[in-house]
Amino acid sequence: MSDMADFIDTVWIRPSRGKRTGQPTLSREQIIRTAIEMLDADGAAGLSMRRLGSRLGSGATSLYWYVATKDDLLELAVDEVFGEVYVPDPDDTGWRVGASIFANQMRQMLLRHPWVIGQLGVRPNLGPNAMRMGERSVVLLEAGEFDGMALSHASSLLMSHAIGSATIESAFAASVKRSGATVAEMTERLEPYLDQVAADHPHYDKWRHANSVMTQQPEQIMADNFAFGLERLLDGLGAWLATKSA
Amino acid sequence: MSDMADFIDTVWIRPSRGKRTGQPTLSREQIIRTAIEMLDADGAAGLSMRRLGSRLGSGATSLYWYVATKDDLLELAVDEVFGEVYVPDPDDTGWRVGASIFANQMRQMLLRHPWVIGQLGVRPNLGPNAMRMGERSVVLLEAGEFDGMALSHASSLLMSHAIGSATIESAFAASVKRSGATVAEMTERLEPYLDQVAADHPHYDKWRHANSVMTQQPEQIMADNFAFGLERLLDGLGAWLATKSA
DNA sequence: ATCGATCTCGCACACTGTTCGACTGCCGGT
DNA sequence: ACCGGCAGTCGAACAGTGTGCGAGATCGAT
Repeated sequence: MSDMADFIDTVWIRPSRGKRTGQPTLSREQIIRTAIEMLDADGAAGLSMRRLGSRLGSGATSLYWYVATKDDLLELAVDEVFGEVYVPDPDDTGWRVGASIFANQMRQMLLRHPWVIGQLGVRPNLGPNAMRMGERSVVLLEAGEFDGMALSHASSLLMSHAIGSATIESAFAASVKRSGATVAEMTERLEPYLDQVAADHPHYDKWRHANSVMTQQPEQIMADNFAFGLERLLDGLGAWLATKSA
Repeated sequence: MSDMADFIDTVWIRPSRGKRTGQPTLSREQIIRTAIEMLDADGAAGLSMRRLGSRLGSGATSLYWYVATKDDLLELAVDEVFGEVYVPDPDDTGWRVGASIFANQMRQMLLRHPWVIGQLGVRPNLGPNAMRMGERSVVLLEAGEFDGMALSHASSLLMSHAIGSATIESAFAASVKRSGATVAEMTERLEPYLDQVAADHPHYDKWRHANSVMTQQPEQIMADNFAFGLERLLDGLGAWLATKSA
């Protein structure tokens, strides 16, 4: 078991030290919760052990009693927010509506906690909440008669769409937030640069036209973008099911 | 170095040490190139201005003449690798095959440079290569009769799939790389933990079964996973085009 | 010979994650 | 009542980070 820890470096297989009888002032849960608060507020760069410690009224190094490493803390935080993703029961919704709700839940979670996106590619997510989510998505798609490889491929496709879309959306949102300006101001300031780009790329006008509408309703347009892709993708999955059973 | 010049003052030393030929010893392009090399080798955490400087035979702060900030350097590096993405001309391939090639190119670029994934959500990509890629994908989809919002939605859908899939794949690849073991060894070491998880989640066996095959052919399975999703997605886009024109 | 512009870089600052050993207060056992 | 040990906290210290600043080097042009 401990050699396993040497091979796969992940929090979930290491024993937690936090359980005891008295009343310690800190707890792993509390640390994770406030870490998530700070990550939501300031992004991954805004979380330091010292800041987190003093936010909790403790010395920075006290945290290391509950958490082996900052990386572990991040892994724990990621799994914690995976717990926010609700995956419906196919008996309630059918596979297609359920899959749509699942993908939307995942997207919304990622937009609530944009720092998660930067963590997803770093290591596999084997935490209990991520596992639960994976299983429930499998249950969902089994109801749609997916099986074998297609089952895991379809599940992966839904997550990929949520992750990819949220990544793109979050890139835009982050630049708006960092600029400190409103969306309108930012796109306006970007205008001259885009003019210059458009001069070199004649076909770019169409894409730009679509984007310029974003000045007024960015959230709506991004939601539409996600929904459009999701519908095409579910159509494709449905069509595949149809030809398979034929 | 300069004390050596003081001691042995010969013509033979001076020109060799004096890199001065009217050209500066550093250049933005060179900095970006070696930064990408280091990022590919050690990931985002492995790049520091000091290490990059000494790799280039320069002081760390010399880099700041060419690059305002480390963040800027990362932005430049990201756009540089966007230049590796080849987007076909629809006259050569038709929109569907072209879109498939585009998505595959994007995926392969992201797998070659996994650190890019962690950068994508941080800020929008407005560099020249990213712009060129965006325009060429628009040209591609216009050939398929996409227009207006659907045009940008479809383009975004292709990129989302590549980004999302590459994120998931890269998570797995990163853990293999960090463990230092082979894929077989790693999945084997993971087995007991997954057994424990499967006990709590009855439906998980199916997903696990699919993953266990990964022990032998992980690259192939991940490629299949991407290709399956891409085909479903293109089917969905094709179907949408059909109903639109009807 | 002198002046700017271009370029390089050592030093310093504030900050990071993490280790180590010292410290407290509480527990059960004697 | 004592005491050993343990759960928990923390200050100091180390090696490393990004970057501002200003001093210097080297150049072509005057």
